[in-house]
Amino acid sequence: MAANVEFHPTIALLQSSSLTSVVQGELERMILSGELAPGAKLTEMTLAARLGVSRGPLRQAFRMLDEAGLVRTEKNRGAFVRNIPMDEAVEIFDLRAAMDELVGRRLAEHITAPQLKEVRGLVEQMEQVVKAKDAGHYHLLNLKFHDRLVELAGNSKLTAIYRKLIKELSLFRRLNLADGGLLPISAGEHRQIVKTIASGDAQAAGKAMFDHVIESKQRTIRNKLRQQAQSALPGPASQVRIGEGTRP
Amino acid sequence: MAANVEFHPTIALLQSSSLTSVVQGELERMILSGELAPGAKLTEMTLAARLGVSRGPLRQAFRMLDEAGLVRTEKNRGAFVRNIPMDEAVEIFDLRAAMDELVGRRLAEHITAPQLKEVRGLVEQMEQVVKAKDAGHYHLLNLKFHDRLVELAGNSKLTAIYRKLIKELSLFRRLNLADGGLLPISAGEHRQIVKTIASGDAQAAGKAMFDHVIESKQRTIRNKLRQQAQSALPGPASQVRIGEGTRP
DNA sequence: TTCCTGAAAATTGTTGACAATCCAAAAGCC
DNA sequence: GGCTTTTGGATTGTCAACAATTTTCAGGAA
Repeated sequence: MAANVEFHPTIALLQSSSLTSVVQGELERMILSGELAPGAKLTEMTLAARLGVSRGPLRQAFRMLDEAGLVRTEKNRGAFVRNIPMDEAVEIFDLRAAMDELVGRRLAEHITAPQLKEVRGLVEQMEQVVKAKDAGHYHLLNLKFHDRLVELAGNSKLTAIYRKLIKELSLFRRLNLADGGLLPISAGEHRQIVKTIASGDAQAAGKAMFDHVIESKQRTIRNKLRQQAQSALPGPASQVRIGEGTRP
Repeated sequence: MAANVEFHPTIALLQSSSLTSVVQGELERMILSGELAPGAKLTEMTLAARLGVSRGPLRQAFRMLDEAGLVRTEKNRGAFVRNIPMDEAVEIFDLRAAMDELVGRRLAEHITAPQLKEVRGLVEQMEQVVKAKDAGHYHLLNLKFHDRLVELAGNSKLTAIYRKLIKELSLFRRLNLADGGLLPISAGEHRQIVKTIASGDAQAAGKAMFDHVIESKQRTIRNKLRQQAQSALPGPASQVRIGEGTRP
């Protein structure tokens, strides 16, 4: 057997994934990091040169990202980083709420002691960060907390779709880092969620998670509206959004 | 403006969708209809010749279908119609249950009189078909009933993901047409669902839909297990599944 | 100036060709 | 005979060239 073959990471990578996969991952990273902003045009030649590949693999990656909801392709016009409108963000939040409700129920029924301990650790970390008023760090921990809960629910399909939705949401205009004043509220809800999960009451845990996501939705929407109003006042020239093609 | 241009269907189709989109749709149709069975290998040259296109668009379609979960691609080995294992089917059912629960709640709160009438019409159609013991027709109506309910819930993201899940589920071993004896039970649950929706009780409607999907899951699983046991007895040579590559 | 017209440039859609990899059957070895 | 090795064919991965479409921009008329 071939059991004594040494595994070098880069070699393993090149053997498992084709150029398309690498390009797909790299584009995804660039989009989620904001390096490629929503609405930006993805010109094939430019990106191909930048990534050092030909247009073939790039076009395949575009199609995958289109199906994943991160990119929008128009015939004969090319690919653009998708811009999630408010309506769709609301829909995603509502859907997430239902999924997280399922997560809460499942965890209340099946979570183990060490897992509970781990989750409590995350909550405590967040409470530390709240005291330091580090909104950026809080945002990362918040993502990790929810991602871990979903993962612990033990439904891999649910986890996969949940992560897709989170990625799409991150395109919703710079995922408004909630302003400092709201952090303690969010953190308190997290503690409450873990408490109900630990209690074993499936219905209560589900409701706690559902409500948390809905309130998170409302906080985000409010933030966004305020943000838009703010950027609409200063100059009267910013009424038309750039980077979005006009369609008849 | 170009408002006086006559719209010919095929012309409009060719203008809106590229070859990749057409190929993607055609492959999807072939897969969902069973013309391309789960586990079947999708050889590029063969399909390209059959569809009258070159390998480029085909490969892009493969990537889209991979991301959509209908196809699995392995580096240097090609693309295969995906074979949904039992575990994953269970996960999809559970996820669907949570989504349908949301649908039930929403409908109980927002459904209109004409929509309710339409849905009642579908239930009555199904009850007619149950009397005729036409399991195939019932299956189609069942799909339409649930699809319409999701659509009426008014969350387009939810609708899109729901439909993706249904497509994946249809790859789960010939979506066992429930045997005739179970049809009346399913139909009765449908009537109950519509009743709770009409009552306006969001919690009850959600629970009715959730429970219905869970029971549908259990019926499907039982059916599948019986089916497997049945096909395992006759000949001792059918223990290894064909069409699934062995992986180390 | 503003609007239309039309040709040039840039970009995307598609194809065919070449290189790399995998698979299966034949040959060689114990 | 049974097992490894080799070799030929088939298939996929990548690329570069050609065709079709869109976009841009200069020129001219109202």
